[in-house]
Amino acid sequence: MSERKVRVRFAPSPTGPLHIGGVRTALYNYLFARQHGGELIFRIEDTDSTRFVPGAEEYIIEAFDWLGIKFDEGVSFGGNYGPYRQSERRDIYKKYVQQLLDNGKAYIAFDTPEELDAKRKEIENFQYDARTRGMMRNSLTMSKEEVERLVAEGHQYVVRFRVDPGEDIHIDDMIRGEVVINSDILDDKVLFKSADQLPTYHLANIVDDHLMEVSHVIRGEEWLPSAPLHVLLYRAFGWQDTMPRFAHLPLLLKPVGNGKLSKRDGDKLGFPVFPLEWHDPKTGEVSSGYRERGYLPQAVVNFLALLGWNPGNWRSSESNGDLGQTLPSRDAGRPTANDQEMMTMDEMIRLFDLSKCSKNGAKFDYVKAAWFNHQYLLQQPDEAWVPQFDKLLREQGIASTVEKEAEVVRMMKLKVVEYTDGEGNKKKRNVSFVSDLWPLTKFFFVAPTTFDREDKFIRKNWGEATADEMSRLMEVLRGISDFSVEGQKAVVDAWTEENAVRPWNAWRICLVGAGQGPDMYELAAFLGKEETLRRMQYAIDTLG
RNA sequence: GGCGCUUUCGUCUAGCGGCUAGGACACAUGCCUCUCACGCAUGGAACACGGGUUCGAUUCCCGUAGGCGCUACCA
Repeated sequence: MSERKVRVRFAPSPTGPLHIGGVRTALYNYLFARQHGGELIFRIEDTDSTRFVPGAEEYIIEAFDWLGIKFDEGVSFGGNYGPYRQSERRDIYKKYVQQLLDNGKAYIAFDTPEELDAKRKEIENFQYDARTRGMMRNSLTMSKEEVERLVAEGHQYVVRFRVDPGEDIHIDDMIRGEVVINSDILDDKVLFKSADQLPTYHLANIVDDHLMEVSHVIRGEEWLPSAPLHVLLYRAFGWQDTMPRFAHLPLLLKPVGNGKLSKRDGDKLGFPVFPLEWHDPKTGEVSSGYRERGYLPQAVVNFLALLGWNPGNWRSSESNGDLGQTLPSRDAGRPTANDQEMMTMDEMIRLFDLSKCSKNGAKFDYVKAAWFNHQYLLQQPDEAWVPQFDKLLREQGIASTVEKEAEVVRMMKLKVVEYTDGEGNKKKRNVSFVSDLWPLTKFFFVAPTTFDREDKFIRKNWGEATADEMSRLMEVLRGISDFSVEGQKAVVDAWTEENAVRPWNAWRICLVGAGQGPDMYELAAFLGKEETLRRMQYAIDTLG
């Protein structure tokens, strides 16, 4: 059985944008497939016609393209097991439903939604199962003739799976180990819906996974309770020998408070929960995406991979680009400090291990997501920041050159920016997005016009004699012909030493208007002699 | 309510019977320094609780409590 070719699938419903938890599930499937030289299938599970959202499918494909998660076959990727859209597989499902009907594993039920609602009100904890199906209107309680007549007359009906009670069903989960659930608690699930003449998830899922020769089902924990039903379904079809192995992933939880991660958390705390920006076609509502927020796809993938999985102690060896050995867990007794978190996709593929996935839900730590982006951003050459930075400047009505902008990036990318966290507190963090740069770099392009005399830095560094000292510095600067960093340094350093003055902070006030910014020589060189002197004169005139 | 899964620093986690319980994010302090920083160093911070099993439990088992999920003609 373990000889089987690895084939896994990611099978979303096109009911809206792809949730970030779904992205992680897909990522794990991808890593698993790649590691085993297997295939990853992209299947669209659109068996709920009422929830279909136009554009969702295209959105999902675009999102994975951006993230660098590649599918081997499926909707829009081709393959020999199609069609890969469940709505195009109606006839296939019908055939298999009939098979279950014929061998007595399923039955027809005429109970309408209204009748079922009434029953639920009438009987507390009503469940359609072996105990109650005898009192319902179905092919088990009615005569063959009556059933045939109702069907012939066009009465709507569903097909239900007949679950035999009193059996322990064992699931060998690759993450959780053995899980046992008794069939008593299972209900006779609807396999085929009357409303849209489509199968439910459970039936379509099993049929497709079997037909597509799926070897491993890696999915979210919300499916664990229905896993025994799926096992029963495989048996009912006689497919137990090729039944895929299951792995149920823990869920992504809210950063604060209780519950699973939802769209609202992102809105509230100011982080995206979708890979790409999404425009809801019905409500017109816009949900922010990681891409538009300024995240690098590698950072998103790296961060997500580690939410629920950890390779333990390992280290990538820089020298040859190969992975270092994962240390044997014997070493764990004396823990080593080489558990690296920055990983390339190839490294993740090498290291990924379902048995090392955690079993409990992970709170979504968006602050750490920003840290990962900071790390990956710093790995980029300065020029790679420019297109976004340039766009940012244009939005502020500033036109600059690529060279100048790269220069500013070089000087400012290691700074820290202020932001407001979800609780409204002012915090500081590393430059984690290109957009963080604007508030830090405004003075490169716009001269200060006002000075806050109450500002601590200005109060401390602008005194009685400062204007005079700045005037003298202006004289010194005027005499410099080479206004580069080196050129200034040679002259000004000598002057400060001779006169025992430390003019930098006041000078900074002139050029920046506050106690921030890069090295003063660098700033002055960037602005040029003329602008530097102009700003100094303005500050002297204004501050006195 | 029923059923299932789960429980190590604030957060993500390492640990798979014997450790000063390790790392990362976040936080605090110090060094560096022309500012804010980066960087570096240091620090505070955890085995939910109660029973077992064992010479010995964070680790294995059983309870309790908390968290999460499922309980649709949705996936």
